[in-house]
Amino acid sequence: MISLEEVAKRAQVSAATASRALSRPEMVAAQTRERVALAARELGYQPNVLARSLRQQGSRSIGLIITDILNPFHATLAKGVQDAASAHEYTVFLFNSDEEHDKERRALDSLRGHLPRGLIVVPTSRTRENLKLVPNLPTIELDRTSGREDAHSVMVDNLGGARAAVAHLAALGHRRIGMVVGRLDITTAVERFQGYREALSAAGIPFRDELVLPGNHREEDGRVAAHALLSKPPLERPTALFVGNNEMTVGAVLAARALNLNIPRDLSIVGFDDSRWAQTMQPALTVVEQPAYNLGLLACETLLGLLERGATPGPTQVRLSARLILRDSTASPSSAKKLERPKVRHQWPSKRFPLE
Amino acid sequence: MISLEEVAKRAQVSAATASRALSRPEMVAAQTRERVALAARELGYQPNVLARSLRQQGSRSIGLIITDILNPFHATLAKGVQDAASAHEYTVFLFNSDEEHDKERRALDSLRGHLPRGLIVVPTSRTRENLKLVPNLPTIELDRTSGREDAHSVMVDNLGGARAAVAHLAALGHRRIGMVVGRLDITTAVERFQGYREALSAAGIPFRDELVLPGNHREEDGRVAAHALLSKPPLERPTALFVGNNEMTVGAVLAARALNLNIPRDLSIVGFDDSRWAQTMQPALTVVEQPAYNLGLLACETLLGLLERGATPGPTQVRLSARLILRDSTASPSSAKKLERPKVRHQWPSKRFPLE
DNA sequence: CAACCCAATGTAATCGTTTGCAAACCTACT
DNA sequence: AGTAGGTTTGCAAACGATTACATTGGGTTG
Repeated sequence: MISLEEVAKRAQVSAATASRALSRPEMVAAQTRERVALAARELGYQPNVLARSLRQQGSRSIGLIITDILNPFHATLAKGVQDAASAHEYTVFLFNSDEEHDKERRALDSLRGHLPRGLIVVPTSRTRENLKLVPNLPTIELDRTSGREDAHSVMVDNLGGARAAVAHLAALGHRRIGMVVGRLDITTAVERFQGYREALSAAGIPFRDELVLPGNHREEDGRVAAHALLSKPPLERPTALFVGNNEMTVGAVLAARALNLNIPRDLSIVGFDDSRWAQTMQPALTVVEQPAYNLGLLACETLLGLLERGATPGPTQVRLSARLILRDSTASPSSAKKLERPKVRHQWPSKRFPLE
Repeated sequence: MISLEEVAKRAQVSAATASRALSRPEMVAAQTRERVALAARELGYQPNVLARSLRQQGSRSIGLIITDILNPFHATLAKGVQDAASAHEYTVFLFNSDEEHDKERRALDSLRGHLPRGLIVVPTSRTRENLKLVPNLPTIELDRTSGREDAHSVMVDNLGGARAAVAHLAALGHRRIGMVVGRLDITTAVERFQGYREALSAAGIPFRDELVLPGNHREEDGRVAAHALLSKPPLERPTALFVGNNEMTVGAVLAARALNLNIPRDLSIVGFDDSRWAQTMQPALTVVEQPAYNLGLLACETLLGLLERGATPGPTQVRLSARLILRDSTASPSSAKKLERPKVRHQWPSKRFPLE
């Protein structure tokens, strides 16, 4: 590695001047500045971030902790954060917590030693406690909140998104609308559940506990929950399902297929969070789309703004709205019946509900 | 941040001793060692990675450059690398090149300043040149190769995977097997293409240039290429398609749908690289599955092995095999015809090939 | 022409850790 | 008791950049 010293020697100045020529040009005579710049270019000089950060007590970097890079939503968040960061010449340290407090703690520990200037974190249920490891590190909570009232956050309008989804189902005429909800120690799940209840109430549909089942965010949880809901006798079975996250929606669709329920004829489904498979499956899935990339982008911009322009009096709390995308997995239960008639050929004419 | 100095003071030793007590315990008296360890714990000491790396001329970190974090295959690679790295207490600097040489160069530039001990890179077409920016940095090429004979690499057996896929189609009785191939300046595409040709030849099917179209790896490219191939008159139209990567396969499926070709009755499709949508779409897609996670894991293990045990005489070159997963998107063309008859209702009886 | 000022540059200290070298201490043996 | 040998510790110099402070020199002004 070429050091500043060598650049300085070649430009016939001291290291101090070379440093200033490169990072505060206005302090140095134009001619000298040129000489240093030339020398640096000729030698292929690249500043040693470590030395600089050590001296300045802080590196031009931020930490990012997401729960799972394999989840496309989180990968997109990460991409947004990285793009914004690199536009400002910041480096991002990326860690996965895999939804485990312990991994999160370890991530914070090793992050600490790198002296990042700020942190963006998708909180797990115990982030609040872990964050004590990095006191007075400017932090943005992304997608969810750890519950601290004074935290900066960038989140999706889960409440509104869920309300729109369920209102859509209600408007189609559904009365028995079930929900597969996520873990209630995660704020996004709580908010989506709340949106579901509010939409029901707005449509004059009484909330019924037995139409809601929780899941642990994985495909299998969604499958099991949906299977349980959809196996009820026809008059109790929900005619529509709102599923609280992406992976569980896969499970719900598989459960419907396994029970030979045609979507949308026998069952309408709305998922939360769009994805490649939701677009290509048949029928294409009606979903609440989240602006994942912008979420990441904005979180990073907010953090960097905080760092460079200083903290504002109150916490910055951003909500981006979610958009309901109508595709083919939802239909009115009655019109579906109408639609059904022309298709003469029933595949399971007599025993459509084997568990009945 | 608590410094070593403060720990030393509390343990009543010099900073030098404190340092040794923590990182080379055998050089220090048991009693002192205890005292230092205690003090460190009490103060919540976390070593400053920057200072350490500066002194030791190298951080306990490696660089990873993938082309696109939004591509699940690459995200999985990254996860594999990160898991292996963190098991060895290494930090990973992750960058996206987005398949652009310029971004790759910038990534290498900023990586350089962090003094990583090694590099894992998914090469783009001009990586060879860019790598000159980081001379004598131990490097592993992942998934593809930049063409340097002496490079360490961890790759998939693309040749074998492609051969298996096409052999499967040939065994089903297909004679007109088309391929949507990737960019031929990327080695994976070349190898898969080669596998296609070898399998044809092994099955005694002559290679026909007009059944192969290139694409630029994106869904849209796959759609356009497949549309062109599938719009040929019935007797020239391929009855089966082998598509060289994941995203383009989505496009191919959409093209088939747009042309009202039923899969697998009118067209068999095999994709390269498995994915969530390939599993959930109907019919589920027959694919060549790549061991992405292990690929990343192994690349990282290989690199760390190199770093810790020193370089072996020749380059380490690993090939992991790919596995053909049979699902429902492939069928024999004749048996498909048989299947077709019972379904009396043709949707487009007279003009199935509008471009004919 | 002296006094002063400002711009441009250099000197040296600093960030927190590791490590070569030397000093101090202890043990044991002659 | 003196000395050799080994263990344990401390001192101080690095690593490469930044920056407070000192110095230089040229220009302006009274």
